[in-house]
Amino acid sequence: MADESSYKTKKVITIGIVSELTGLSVRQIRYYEERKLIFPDRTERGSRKYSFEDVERLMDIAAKREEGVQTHEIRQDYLRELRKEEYRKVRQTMLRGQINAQFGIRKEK
Amino acid sequence: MADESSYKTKKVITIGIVSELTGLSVRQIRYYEERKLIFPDRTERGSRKYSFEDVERLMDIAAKREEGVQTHEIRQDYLRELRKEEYRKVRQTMLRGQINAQFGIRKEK
DNA sequence: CGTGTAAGGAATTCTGACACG
DNA sequence: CGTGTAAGGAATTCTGACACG
Repeated sequence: MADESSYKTKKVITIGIVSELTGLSVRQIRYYEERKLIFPDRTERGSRKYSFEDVERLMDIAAKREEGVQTHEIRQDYLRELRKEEYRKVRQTMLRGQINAQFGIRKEK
Repeated sequence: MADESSYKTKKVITIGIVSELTGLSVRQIRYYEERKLIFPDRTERGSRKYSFEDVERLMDIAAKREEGVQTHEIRQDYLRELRKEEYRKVRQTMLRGQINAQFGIRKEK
């Protein structure tokens, strides 16, 4: 479990390359950050750094924008998704707890 | 089989960030390219772009350099590894062919 | 051989702002 | 609201070269 698993989430891509990758203008990418749709890291001197995951999210945003969805709605939908995801996880964890209670607890590796 | 699988090999990281990631100086990274140890892509206007795989390779190179191994030897060893890998693949392919010949050919999905 | 550095230029990135709508 | 653009400055990157060793 080194950094092998984090190619997708490690923030190492500069905004210019993200622009090429997504087809969005640098201005647009910065604006979506201002609207809290995307959260890049920063280098020591303040340049933005994105992950592949961010790039995918931006492509998602671009698709929704083309459908005319406003940034405000995109953010709302995103937050709902996150909450749903969170709920799913909690439910799974609780379910697992019940199973353990019924059939005895086995350590998970 | 979209670009999902290529986070590791897609060349999107600029030399400055590679420098931070590897601890090597920009000068060293460029030099290793000159010595044919590493092969970055270029942006339209000529800036180098590296993949996570390249970053790992550079960390490997750095380790060998610290042991005093010369760039020339590192390249030689690398070529040998590639050849060995190539041989392994060919051998596997041939073995599979024999099995198919004996037990009938099943399509692989 | 491997790496640092100064040199000059080109391209990048940053922020805050004005423009249009 | 979403995006373009000009502005000014700072940091990045590039190449070829000299230095040291």
